[in-house]
Amino acid sequence: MYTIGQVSEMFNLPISTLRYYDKEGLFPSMQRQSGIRQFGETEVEALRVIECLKTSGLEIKDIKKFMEWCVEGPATYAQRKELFETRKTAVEAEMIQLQKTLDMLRFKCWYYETAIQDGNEDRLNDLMPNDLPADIQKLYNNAHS
Amino acid sequence: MYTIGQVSEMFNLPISTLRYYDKEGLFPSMQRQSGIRQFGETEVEALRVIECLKTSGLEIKDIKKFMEWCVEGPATYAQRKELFETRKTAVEAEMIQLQKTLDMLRFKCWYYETAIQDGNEDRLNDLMPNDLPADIQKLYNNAHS
DNA sequence: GTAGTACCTAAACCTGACTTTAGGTCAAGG
DNA sequence: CCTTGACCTAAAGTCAGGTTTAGGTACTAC
Repeated sequence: MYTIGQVSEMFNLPISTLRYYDKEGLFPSMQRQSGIRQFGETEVEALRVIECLKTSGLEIKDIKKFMEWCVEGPATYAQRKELFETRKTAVEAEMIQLQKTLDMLRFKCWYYETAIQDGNEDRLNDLMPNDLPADIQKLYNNAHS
Repeated sequence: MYTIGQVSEMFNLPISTLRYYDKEGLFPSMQRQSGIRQFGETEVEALRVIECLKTSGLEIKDIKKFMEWCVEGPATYAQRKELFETRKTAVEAEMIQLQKTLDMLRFKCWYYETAIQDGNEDRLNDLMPNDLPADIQKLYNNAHS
């Protein structure tokens, strides 16, 4: 069993955030000892899942729903699996988006490196996409697809 | 030259958002024709960059700074390149984070699939990490690293 | 016995990124 | 002529996800 202060250190999260999560219902089965929160293995695992679902783009109120399903037992296994499948799809889509963004950023890095060397953008402005070096052209195409 | 309505359709962004971006200074050299905004090639390219920088996690006020640098000319090439380099690093870090998240999600999918088959989590609870199937163990380790 | 530390609550506040509202201009069509 | 549609502004409202504030409890150390 951990205190809120210990969990705050373990997860590098402000205490206020942990209390906020609790208030929002993210730890539906957390116990108290004369008013003081007791974080057990259940809550620590819950926090790992919270961080995962948050990173996946899920909102707090939907994370709360998931935590409630966990309390409801085996009847909700299918819904819980569905949720993770949906999140998986969302994250896969976001990674594709980020890959495009990354290629755009790499293209811009090359662009400004060239502009610095030239001292201006004149040559760059005259360049057609297929005048670009092969590797840079790939970044450009990927970023604009 | 495009009207705000045309750009809204092109980028699939609400007109209100485009006006908001303008108000925030994201199109520092946009022209007006008797009060009406005129989006030229500069503004369209600006919007592509805005979407890229926003996806990379940059705030509106910092995108504004970048747009101002663009107006200042060659003197700011180095700063602009620096900005894209920094964004590149940030996105690369985020992709690593998302890869971990994805492995956690895949692990949870496997977990609940197994729970559905078993009808309970008893067997899963007794499993030590290295009792897991090799591929699942990899997901688990990656997600918890 | 009182100062410090770790915990608690309710409620107000904050930030970023928009969106909505209320009111106005202007050109074209019936 | 008057209504419809596309544009305009300033200002207020919204929403998520916290954070801060103000005030209180309870144990420990000096």
